Amino acid sequence: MMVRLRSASSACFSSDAIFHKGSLGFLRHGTTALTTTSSSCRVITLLRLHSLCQSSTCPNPNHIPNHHTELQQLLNEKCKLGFDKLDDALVVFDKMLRMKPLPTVIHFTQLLAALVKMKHYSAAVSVFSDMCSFSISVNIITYSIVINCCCHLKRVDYGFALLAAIFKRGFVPDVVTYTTLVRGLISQDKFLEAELMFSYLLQHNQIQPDAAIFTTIIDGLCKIGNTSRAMRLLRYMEKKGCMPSLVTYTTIIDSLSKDRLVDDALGLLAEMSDKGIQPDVVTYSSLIHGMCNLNRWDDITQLLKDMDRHKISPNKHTYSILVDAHARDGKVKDAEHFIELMIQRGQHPDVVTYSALMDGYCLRGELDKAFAVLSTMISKGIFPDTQTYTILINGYCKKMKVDTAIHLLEEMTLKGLTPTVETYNTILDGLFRARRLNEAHKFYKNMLNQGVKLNIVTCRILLHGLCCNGLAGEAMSVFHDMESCGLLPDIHIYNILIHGLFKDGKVDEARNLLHNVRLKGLHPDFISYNIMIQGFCQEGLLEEAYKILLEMEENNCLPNEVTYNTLIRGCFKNKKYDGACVLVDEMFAHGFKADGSTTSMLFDLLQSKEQDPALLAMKKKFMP
DNA sequence: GTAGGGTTAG
Repeated sequence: MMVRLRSASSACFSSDAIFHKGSLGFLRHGTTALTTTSSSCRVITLLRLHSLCQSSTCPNPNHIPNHHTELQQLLNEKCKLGFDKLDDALVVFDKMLRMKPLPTVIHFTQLLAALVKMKHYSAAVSVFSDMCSFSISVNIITYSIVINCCCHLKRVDYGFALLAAIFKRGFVPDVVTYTTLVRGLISQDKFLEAELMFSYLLQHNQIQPDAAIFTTIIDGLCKIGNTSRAMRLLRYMEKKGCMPSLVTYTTIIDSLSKDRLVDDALGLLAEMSDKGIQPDVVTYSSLIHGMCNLNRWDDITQLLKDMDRHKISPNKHTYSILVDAHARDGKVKDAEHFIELMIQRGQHPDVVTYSALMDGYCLRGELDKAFAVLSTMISKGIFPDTQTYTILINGYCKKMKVDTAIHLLEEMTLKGLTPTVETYNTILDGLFRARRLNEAHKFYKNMLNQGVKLNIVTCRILLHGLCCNGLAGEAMSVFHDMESCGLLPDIHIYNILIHGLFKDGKVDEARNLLHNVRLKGLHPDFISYNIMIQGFCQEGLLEEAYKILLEMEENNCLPNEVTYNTLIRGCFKNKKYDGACVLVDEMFAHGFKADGSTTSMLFDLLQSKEQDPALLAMKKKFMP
């Protein structure tokens, strides 16, 4: 029955190639003992050693079943809840291998399911690999579980290799197997491939699509930012007689909420309720999250009341969303209150909850309190992660305390946390803001040496840092280097450079760059236009500033409050009071207001003794 | 009868 995978000849598409010829790289992350495995027997030995070395206490004897019935009972429970420790699961596996007769494929598969529940994906793959070497028969469910593990380990390619093995052995993949692979592709940002695969399967009647596979594609559409297509697919599945589930609705509600379309999300909530599908804590958490982003506090209160009425308790996620929203809005006391409340209600705050609170203190510049949150976390046995440190590092950088930030970077590294490009970017930005140019330069070089994968934000920080320090010329040469390295600059990058060039009085170069933006097929945004207007006003080139205003209107990029204020201040500065009057009227007509600096300039002018007729006319207008 | 896939937070 069992075909030994070892004998498979087509190396690149066989499980053999995956598990026995040294492609075990991805297994190393989870199970540290499995580093140089070359044969399955060694895996088992190492697993045993691993469990002996790792457990400080002996595994609970209750977890080591002696009979099949005992095993069955244990696995029925563990496949749903997971084992307490990885070692407990491995000891059970070891025991199972020595039972006579061997437990059935169902039991082994339940053990794999338990490992998945515990998120020990690489351990599950090793166990599967050992099952194969011990000639334990596996079936399509076992394969689907292992494919799922590969996908979680970001090795969807191995997932497909297993699909090939499934075909080779004459098994028939089902809709679950395919859903797993489709999800794997999506999680690797390969939505197009996922969609192609899905439509192929439909066209060739390979699967009877169910709500889960539709939801997976809908989720993919949402993740690429195409919520409207997701919505259309929801309608399509209904038309095809496949009833959308709670998860389908929740996926779209979440995406609409993220797109700030919370009212549409509420509409969908009403629709699902009408159809008898009751929302759950995830649905409500998504909606609350959307409302938080819009500071619609009354709606949040209403949603919490609705949850209470429907006997749906907020969970860790819901509370973390609330803590984050309040903290970001500066309401750290309310954030603290929610943490107390969740503890009272038996929901334990975790690293995400505390990091959100810490971020709130950082935003208020209360670094001592932010640091105290770090201590609280640690005292509660919650370990700060890379993101926690990055938030704190950002807090110190914004306060110009770059040395402390660098110290924290070292501390996190010592704790075995790997800083991300975001962490490095934060410090690079901090050094530039503190005008420590030489160190910024060194730090950047260090990032390159360390092999940090730079992103577009790094480029923005670098160019912004140079421009802000009067080095627009150098920024331009760095920019040209980046372009020749194949980096595709976005409008944000151009805005930074145009601003920098104006700041250094390089008006022609700024004009040229805006011209390049258009040549590249990029569209100048509000910020580009506002920068140009500000630049021309500064140089006394009011005519050109006006031209930009017209161009904005032509390009359907309607001037906003900042545009008008900038232009009005430009008029004031250049004593074009009649022009200013026209613009002020126009601005009010659009419902915009004069901002702080415009108002104070206007106030100064009204106080002045200047006798310009246009200024006198303007005075009359504002002080009749 | 007993095992697998789809949704949420910094």
